[in-house]
Amino acid sequence: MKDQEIITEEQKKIARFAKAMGHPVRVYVLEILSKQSCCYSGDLSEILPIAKSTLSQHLKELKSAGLIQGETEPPKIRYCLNQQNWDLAKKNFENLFGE
Amino acid sequence: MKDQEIITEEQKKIARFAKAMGHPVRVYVLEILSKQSCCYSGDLSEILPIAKSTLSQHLKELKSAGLIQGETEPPKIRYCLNQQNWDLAKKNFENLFGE
DNA sequence: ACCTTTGTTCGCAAATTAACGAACAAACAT
DNA sequence: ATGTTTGTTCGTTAATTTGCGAACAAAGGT
Repeated sequence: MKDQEIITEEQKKIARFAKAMGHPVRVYVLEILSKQSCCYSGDLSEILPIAKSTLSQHLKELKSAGLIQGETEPPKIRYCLNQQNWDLAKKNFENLFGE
Repeated sequence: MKDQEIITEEQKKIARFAKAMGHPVRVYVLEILSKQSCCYSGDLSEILPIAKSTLSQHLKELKSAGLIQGETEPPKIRYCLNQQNWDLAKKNFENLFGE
C-alpha cells in the first residue's frame, strides 16, 4: 500500500473549492454568476475597485479550481459557472455541514 | 457615504470561512468534529502526519475564523465546533449555492 | 495600415501561509 | 524538586497569494 491516505480525496476537493472561495472578490463573482446565468468580465471590472489584471487573476483562480468557465466571445469573454463542478461543490459542502 | 460597499459583509464572511476551510487538514478536523461532538488535539496529532506545532497552527486558524472552540481540560484540550458560527457558515454557504 | 476594445501575461513588491524543530509553559504526579 | 504529558509560541525557511502597472495579444472597426 503506497499511501495511508488519512485525508480523503473528497476532503482535498473541498479544501480546493474552499480555497478558491477564500477571497471576497471571488465570492462576489460566484454570487453574481449563481444569480444570473452569466456575465462579462468587463462588467465586473467596472464595478469592482480593483485593477483589470487583478480581476483577471481572480477569474483565473476560479477557473483553475473548476468553479467557472469562460467562453470567448470576441472581443469579450463571457463567464459562467461550471455547473457540474458547482453542483459537486455544493454537494460536498452539504455533506460536510450535514443536511 | 463612507463606503460604496460593493462587497457585502456576508460575502466577506463567506470568504473568511472558506479561507479557513481551504486546507485539507482543516477540512479533516472539521469533518471529525461535525461527526462526533468533540475531540482532543492529541488524537488528531496521532493520526495526522504533521508536526504538533503545525497542527496547533491549523487549530488556531480554525479557532480564529470562529469555526471551532477549545475548552482546556488539563492536561488536554477538547476541541468542539463553535456551533453558532458553524450554523452561520452553513447558512451562508446554502445561500450562495442556492437551496 | 492604424486604432480601439478587451483581457491576459509579465515583472515586481509586500504580505501571508505552511511547515518544521526547539524552546517554553501549565498542570499534575512522584 | 523533578519529571511527564500536552500544547503553544518562537524563529526560520520556502512557497504562495495579492495587488499593481506596463507591456502584450487578439479581434474588429475606420
